[in-house]
Amino acid sequence: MSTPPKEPNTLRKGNWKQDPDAVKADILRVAKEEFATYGLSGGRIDAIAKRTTVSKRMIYYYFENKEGLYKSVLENVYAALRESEETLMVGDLEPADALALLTTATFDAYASNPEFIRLIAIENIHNAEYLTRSDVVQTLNRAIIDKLTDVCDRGKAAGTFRAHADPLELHWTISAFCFYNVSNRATFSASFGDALHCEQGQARLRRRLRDIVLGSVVIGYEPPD
Amino acid sequence: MSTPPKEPNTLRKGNWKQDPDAVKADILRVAKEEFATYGLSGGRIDAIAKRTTVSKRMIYYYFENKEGLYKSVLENVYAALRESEETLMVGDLEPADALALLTTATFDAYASNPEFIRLIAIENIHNAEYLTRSDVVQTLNRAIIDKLTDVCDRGKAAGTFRAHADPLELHWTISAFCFYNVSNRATFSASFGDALHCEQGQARLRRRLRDIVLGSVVIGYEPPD
DNA sequence: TTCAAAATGTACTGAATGGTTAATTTGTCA
DNA sequence: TGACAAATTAACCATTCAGTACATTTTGAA
Repeated sequence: MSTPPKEPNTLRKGNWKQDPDAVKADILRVAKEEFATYGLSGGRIDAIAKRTTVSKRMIYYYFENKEGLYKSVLENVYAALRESEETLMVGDLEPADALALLTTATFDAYASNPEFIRLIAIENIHNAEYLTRSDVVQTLNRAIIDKLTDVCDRGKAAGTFRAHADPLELHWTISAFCFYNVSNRATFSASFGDALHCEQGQARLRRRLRDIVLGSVVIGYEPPD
Repeated sequence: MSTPPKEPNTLRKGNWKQDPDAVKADILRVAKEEFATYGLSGGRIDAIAKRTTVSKRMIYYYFENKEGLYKSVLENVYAALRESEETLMVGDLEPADALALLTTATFDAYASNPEFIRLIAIENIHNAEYLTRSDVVQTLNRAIIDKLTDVCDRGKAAGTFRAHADPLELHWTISAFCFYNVSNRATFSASFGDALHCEQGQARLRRRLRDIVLGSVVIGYEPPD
């Protein structure tokens, strides 16, 4: 999240140290901002290069072309989010508590990663053609489904979850609300005001989402007001 | 929905009839497809012109520039959807039934208007800057909120709705679910398969949405399985 | 030291593309 | 019918921008 301290963007003429990894990371960092802001067709290679410590040539050296760079950015943010999900330990919580935690954690994770949301939205405009062609991403989605499967199984075994509770459907539901909350903030606010996007409104939506999710699978769930 | 029968795209050299309205409508129709497919920066004026019966110059004649055209497209689809919502008569249904109808109708409307969804998604990438500057759109959103307000009021009066039932929050919830269902279909399917987007899956999500919405406001709601 | 490979910079190009100029056709009405 | 406005076309222009050719510097190993 926090941008690493960087040498100032003086074009290093004459004497510089080779540092491929730092260069690649720097390019990716800037490219992520650019593509998240302007999209794939709207993002400018020259603009990215200018905000980098290195020259435009390096983008092509390391990423081949614009689409290659975009694809790398996509894999990058995707992996970062999934890894953050990975760290959530819900194994020893009661099923309902575990589900509540997964839900609110997703809400928070999406809300604090608008660039990720924007990039996924952009990728959907492109019919996910780059995501589909990426073998990296395919493997990253097991984790969240596995967690929800475990929670559902335990909940059903304990008799507290309804029989129809389904991990994929749950993930879809949670993701839908959390995603929309960020992705459509601009148009929703423009149309209806920002009552739901001010701090208070977000807290309300967060609780409401938790109640909706738990209410849909936990037998006899009552919101803790 | 169905594209009106059009004269073939022969460039009309020599003898043509003046028909400004038809020309404008034709341009808008093509531009809508183009922008929905490629976005604002990705959409090509030349490509639009080529699929039109008229010459590129006409786009600038009637819409000033690319952004003007985009904005007109946006207003156009927005108005169309809101008008279709307008025709929904729910005034004389029981509150719960009315809410169920509004919910499933929205699900269907979004699902059958992917171009609208894509354009809104694109507009969100642009932080709704064109929507914000459009005075047309502002007035179009009263209707749906008014309807939900009426339903909520009647439900609470009848004692069947919970006290916290809130029109704006309801609209947000319904919209989130229905929007995500279309907007993120590509990436979700790429990640998790299309179990939820095949015909059966969509029917399941549709019922699930209805149950979630009703369950969150109707006291003692039980899904009619 | 030398030398090849890796890493980086500079300057350029060609195609794509948004937008314009200037002329032509069509409609209208005095 | 003729003149003027509205609608429309074809050809052109200027710029932006992804991508490249080629030169230069750094590094590490022999």
